[in-house]
Amino acid sequence: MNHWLMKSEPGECSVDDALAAPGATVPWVGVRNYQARNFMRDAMRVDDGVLFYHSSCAEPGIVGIARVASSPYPDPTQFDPKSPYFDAASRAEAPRWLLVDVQVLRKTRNLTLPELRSQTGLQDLQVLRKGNRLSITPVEPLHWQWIVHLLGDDPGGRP
DNA sequence: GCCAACGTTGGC
DNA sequence: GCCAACGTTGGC
Repeated sequence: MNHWLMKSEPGECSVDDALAAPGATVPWVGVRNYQARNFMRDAMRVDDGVLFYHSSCAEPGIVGIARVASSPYPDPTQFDPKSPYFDAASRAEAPRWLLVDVQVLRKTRNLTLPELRSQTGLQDLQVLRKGNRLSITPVEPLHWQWIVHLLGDDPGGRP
């Protein structure tokens, strides 16, 4: 099983928004970066672990544990002219952008960026690297364990 | 709002 | 294929 960190802007889809969705599951729409797309298209498997991360907000950090809940399929927003994610160059018979569904398993406290950076065991976590802008990054098993352990003692917002 | 870092575009 | 210009991301 692989593990991932996936960024979402809480103004777009917060962990609470995801929890409120049917089955606590949301389609990960709007990824328009090839490297991130390739992770979803080629490397993710159902039941892979996901760290739900809030970005571009007052307190960026990990706010939930989730799982990959579907195989890859075309991102419908690429075909919607009214969507900010519309891609006029993408054809229905050869969709450019694929996504997976993500199911939140539990909300956690906000494990903030400064706290993540303070951890000796997380020095090489990809999302902490300077200049990192990728919205989806792989998480090494040891990093995953470290983070889950950090979150383990802490009550989340909801089971 | 600033700005570093990175990705994409397009002329050549 | 190179690379300058431009656009975007995202923390601060």
